[in-house]
Amino acid sequence: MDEAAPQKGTVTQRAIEEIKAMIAEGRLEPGQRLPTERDLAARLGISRSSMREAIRALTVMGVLEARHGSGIYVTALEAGDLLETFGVVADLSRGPRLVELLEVRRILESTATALAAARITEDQLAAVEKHVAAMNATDDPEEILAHDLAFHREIAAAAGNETMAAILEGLSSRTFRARVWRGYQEEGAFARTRREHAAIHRALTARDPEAARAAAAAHVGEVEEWLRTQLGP
Amino acid sequence: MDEAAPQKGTVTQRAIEEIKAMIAEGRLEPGQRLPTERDLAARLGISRSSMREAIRALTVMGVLEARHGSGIYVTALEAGDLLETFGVVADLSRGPRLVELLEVRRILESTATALAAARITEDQLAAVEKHVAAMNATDDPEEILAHDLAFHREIAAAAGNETMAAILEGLSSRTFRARVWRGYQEEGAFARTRREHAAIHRALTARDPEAARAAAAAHVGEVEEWLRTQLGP
DNA sequence: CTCCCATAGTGGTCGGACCACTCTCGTGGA
DNA sequence: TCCACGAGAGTGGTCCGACCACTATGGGAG
Repeated sequence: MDEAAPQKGTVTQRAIEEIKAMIAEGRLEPGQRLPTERDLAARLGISRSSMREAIRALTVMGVLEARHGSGIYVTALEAGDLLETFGVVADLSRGPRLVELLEVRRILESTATALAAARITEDQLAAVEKHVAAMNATDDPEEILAHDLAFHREIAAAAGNETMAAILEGLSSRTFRARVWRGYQEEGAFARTRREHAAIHRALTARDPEAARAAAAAHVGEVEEWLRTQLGP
Repeated sequence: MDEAAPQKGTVTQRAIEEIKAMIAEGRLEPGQRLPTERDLAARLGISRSSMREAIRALTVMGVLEARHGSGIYVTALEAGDLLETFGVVADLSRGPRLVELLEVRRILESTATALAAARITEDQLAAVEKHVAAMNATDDPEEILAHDLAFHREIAAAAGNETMAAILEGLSSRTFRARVWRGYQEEGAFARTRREHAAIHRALTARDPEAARAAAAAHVGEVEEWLRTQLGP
């Protein structure tokens, strides 16, 4: 009588569920160190290879973190850890799904910006302002892209919802945005982006949530609309 | 002169990036079959074990699918495949992050319901209606939960954005909702839920997006508010 | 022509070996 | 007494080779 669960799915799958359950039930706390791979494998009666695959799976999910020579640890289980893989969705999506992704981003980003308008601190506002200025001061696409990302990241953080910020981070992953911009920038997009960022910044400064929502929605919607036409006939 | 990339990170990590790149660049199409594990390992000059870990990682990301005895295939790369892991976030989140998660859900769900009001077909409306009726006809918590999930799933599908539907699916994962409901149901939540579902259904029938948005936001906000009080002092 | 099953090929699992890295603890010197 | 440092034990990372479980295919029996 080893276990009540004889076999369902692969042994690796079982191991994954097992560890996930340990965390969900609180038997493993965030930051805590797990037993060694060898121990865990022996404990579940599986080989170390299979256990390693399970650990790898949980690692990419952002649940575990393996430190070479030290041990395996549970991550802080914060939104950022768990939603890191979200970026691959954006990186591997194409065609109509890109538009869907932007639609989701538009919904979240506009709400986040509205929340930010109500909650943003002076320091955060200054940081936003800095990125606006930096973006206006250069013509290097690389640098513009970087400040564009930072601009939105700062606002998402000011909204006060880490989970939403992490999702938006994934939806704005570097390679994703770079891909979209490649063709978009040819139509005076830089100037337009600067104008729209300025509008968002004004709304934030005025602490006007509705204006901020509208400005952000328009900003993302602009790209979304352009992308939609690119897919048409 | 094997490769230009000598070593960065673990070999497994390299393999993951390699395969991801193959897909991103279109060298691997959705549904296509990959070379065997042994081939891939030899091709990248790594062991089969490491290659298996890489494949496992991409499998949990929803990018690859391994069929025992047959081969490894690229998934359809649809939103559902890629966002399956999203559910673990909901399952492993606790405390304040649960509220954040519900806030995100409220934002997306209300918008999805509004979109559904404008786009829903007669057949879809009938399906929604069926779940409302079924939910009113039973008092078994299990069954109620199932129809509750199906109700929202149907609406999300009617909104016409698969990506959003997949995210909402993750945010409403069974274990997640079960956990929240456990304490919530004691306060006449069933009756309230039925009332709110009825309101949403009415708005859908009337094809009234704004009413639908408000009803859905209130519905999710109700639970959100309750959860918030549970964490208070 | 159809059906079935032997078989080759695939992913899944195992055990062991060795390497690369980290951390600790005891030793030696200052 | 205290500190620096180095050897060692312990950990994850990688590799190998073998075998098992399952699938698909094609050729032979009916």
